[in-house]
Amino acid sequence: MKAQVFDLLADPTRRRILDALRERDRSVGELVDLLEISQPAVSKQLRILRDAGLATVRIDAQRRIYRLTPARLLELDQWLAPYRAFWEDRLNDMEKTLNSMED
Amino acid sequence: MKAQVFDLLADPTRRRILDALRERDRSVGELVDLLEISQPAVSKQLRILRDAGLATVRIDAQRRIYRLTPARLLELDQWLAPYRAFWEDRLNDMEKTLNSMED
DNA sequence: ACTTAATATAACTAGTCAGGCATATAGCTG
DNA sequence: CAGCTATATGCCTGACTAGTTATATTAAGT
Repeated sequence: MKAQVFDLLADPTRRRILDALRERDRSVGELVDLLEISQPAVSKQLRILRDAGLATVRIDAQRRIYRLTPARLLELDQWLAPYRAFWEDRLNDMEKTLNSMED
Repeated sequence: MKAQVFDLLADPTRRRILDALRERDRSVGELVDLLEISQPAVSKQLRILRDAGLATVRIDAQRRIYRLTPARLLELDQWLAPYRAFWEDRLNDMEKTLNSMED
């Protein structure tokens, strides 16, 4: 049901959808025009994003308007944090090495 | 050859390997003990990480010691940046709404 | 109610991929 | 070099998944 955020982002189509929704809310039809795949394929990915909590729908006549809900992307940010620390340490080490070489 | 960073992170085994390498450099054997899968399976994932530029090997007798090279994780960080902007806007909007409700 | 528009679901299929086992390769030790 | 240790590669299989077509559903307009 609630997939890992990593799995969600692994698919390029889903990433394109997220990118599009970041700009503004979009109907399914708009997304179909944008991506070049069938309408059912788009609806399927939208369902996955919805189930995962990355998007919400609102109804506008026959249209369904999708909106990005980025909360779960915080998980990515959190996962990344210790790696960020890691690579900053690496840079500091290199700096130190350079400085000691100057002596 | 050089896979998308998203695809690399989609696999839980690879994430566990990265986590382990973040702590310290590790031989293949250590990783095999840690994860509970066969040695060939571990070697396979290590090859993928190596090819993707997320790890490097150095030789120590028969052992191969793997080290994390986190540079490519910056790609994630960069991908995430506009979404970060997006969700911060969202939070600001909510704040404004709350403030106006106080009036 | 009947028709058209917009979207969702179902069933199927082709491609991908992680893991298992067997085997090859590389490096040490006696 | 024989035998042992550590790792890599090849081949196979089962599981998963994104897309396709066909069909169902939902909502509007006439």
